[in-house]
Amino acid sequence: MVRAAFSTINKMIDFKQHVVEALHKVCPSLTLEQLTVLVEVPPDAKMGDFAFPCFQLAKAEKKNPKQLAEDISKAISCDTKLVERVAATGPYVNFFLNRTAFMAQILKTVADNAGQYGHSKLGQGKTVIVEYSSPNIAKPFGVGHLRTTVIGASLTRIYSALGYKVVGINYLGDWGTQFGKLMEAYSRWGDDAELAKHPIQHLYNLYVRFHKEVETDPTLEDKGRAWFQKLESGDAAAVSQWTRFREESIREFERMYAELGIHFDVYEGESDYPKAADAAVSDLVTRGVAIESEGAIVVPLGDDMPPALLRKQDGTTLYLSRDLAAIDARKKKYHFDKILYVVGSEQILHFKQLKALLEKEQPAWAATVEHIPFGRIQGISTRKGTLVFLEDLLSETQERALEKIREAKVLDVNVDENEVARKVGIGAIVFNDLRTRRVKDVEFSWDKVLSFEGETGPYLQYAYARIGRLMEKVGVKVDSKTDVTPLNQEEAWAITRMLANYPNVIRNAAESNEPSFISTYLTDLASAFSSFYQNHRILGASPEFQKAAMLLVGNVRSVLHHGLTLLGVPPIERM
RNA sequence: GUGCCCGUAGCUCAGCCGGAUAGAGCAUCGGUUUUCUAAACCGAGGGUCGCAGGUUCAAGUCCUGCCGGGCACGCCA
Repeated sequence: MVRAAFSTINKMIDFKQHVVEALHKVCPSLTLEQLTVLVEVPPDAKMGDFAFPCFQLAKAEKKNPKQLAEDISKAISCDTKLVERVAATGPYVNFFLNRTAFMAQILKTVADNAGQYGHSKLGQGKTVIVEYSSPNIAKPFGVGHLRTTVIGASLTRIYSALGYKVVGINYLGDWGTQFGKLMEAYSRWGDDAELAKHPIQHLYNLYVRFHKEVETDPTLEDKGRAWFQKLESGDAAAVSQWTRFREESIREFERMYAELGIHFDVYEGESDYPKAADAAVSDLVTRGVAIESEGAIVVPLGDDMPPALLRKQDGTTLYLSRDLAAIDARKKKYHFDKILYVVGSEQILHFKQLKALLEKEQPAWAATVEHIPFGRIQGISTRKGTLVFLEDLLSETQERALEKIREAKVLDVNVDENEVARKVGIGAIVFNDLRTRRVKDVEFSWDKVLSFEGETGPYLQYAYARIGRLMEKVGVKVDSKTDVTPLNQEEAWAITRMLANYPNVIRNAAESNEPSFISTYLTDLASAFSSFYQNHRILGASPEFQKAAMLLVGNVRSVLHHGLTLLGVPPIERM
């Protein structure tokens, strides 16, 4: 598929297409497809809106690229209603669009799409499963879990915007040896009253203590494993304790998700699959795919990767075997076209093995499985007890936001300052996790999350709120048929180019599973707006300019709203 | 040891399919408010794009090697 520099929404005149066709007439040796790939957007709007680099053609025709660019620019003929002028700059042929025409079209399109601009039917009829968040029960919700939660939630919204049917699954880590360990710890140092009062905190303390004590008493490990074996074989006491741990934990998680505005379509848990996993492993054994090795059951996966361990010596299942069973059940239930696992990069091998197993058994599915890894948060650790809790993050950022609100004194009495502070805090935290490309490790820094200036969530929220107030004060309704000729400022042109590109940004974000593409884009857009706003006063200007400006900034506002929503940063009307 | 990922300004990062002078934010310094919210805007300084080769008309971007950091490598998830 050819990637257009400017979007090609239905019924829109495609300016790039016109440039390509005009070039084709002058350079018939290149096909339309080749030209579409070659034509690019110059780094600076001053150089033009499209450019054709002449290097390749010059080489093929054994000509000087500069001369060739010169010749082409003289020979070419464009419709001046679309392309105002063509000029050679060195080895490039630069095209300058008829700004008024382009602007009129883009601004109208955005306005007429009423908050749906950027949506598409790309994924129509397709189902994508996004497995994300998936916290371990009995562990507090820390900044580490926040990343998968925030990235995954954003991906579900991005895919929905592109017309996919999305199923967001929270696959709880509610099974495994860790629970045996927790039970062992509870039997030694647990306190019933304490568990009732502060369940998460108590379980967390037990977890930390277990890992500390195991260093001096390694037999604890085996005792933990024994507990898990009892749990997996259905021992009543073990099951009832596990149930209690699980329920208390889920309650806490749900509070967090509500706070972040995140909703899951489905809650599953590893505990749903041990039986199915066991059956699947047995099946692989009878069919000779899996073999016994050192008392465990494994599947050799060739020289590229270590064998997949599917059943332990003590007969219990593993994460990998349960994942295998889970994907099977999901395929049958949802008939997905794609499944995304938003899980940290430390599990790359795990998912490589999962895919390799599927390739042996269900090669058609294997291609639909995609691990979406992300970098680690450095400087915090559950085991060492240096975890930063999401609760603390929220309260710190919100307190900071409240201070700022009181300093500025711009809110009137009808606006709830606590509500604004709450949204600013969430915006700061969420955006902080979606700012950079997923794969990068991030060093946790209080300074960074508590900063509301520059490339931050609150910066975007601020721009959004300001546009809203501006529009209220100007009091001119947005009309998509407004004459845009008064918008002859360089800043207005920069904004228009960005608005035109928004649908591509969403598509690219989905293609790469990178919400950060949207973060970067929104920061640029907000910055372009701020620049326009600061340099061109609207209130008190001519009615013609006011009308045109409302169309422009109204569009910025709706795209900001749309993009912020995709990220999970709450838009704020006044702040 | 083997495999995967990262390495761009003092710090945090952007840079799409290789293309025209490598861009932001923070921090530093200087400026902007009787007029649309200063959580903002404008300007200045600051870079051998980890190092060395290679491919190419053209390399931060592709390939190889090395260095530095992170992660993973059978009974955790």
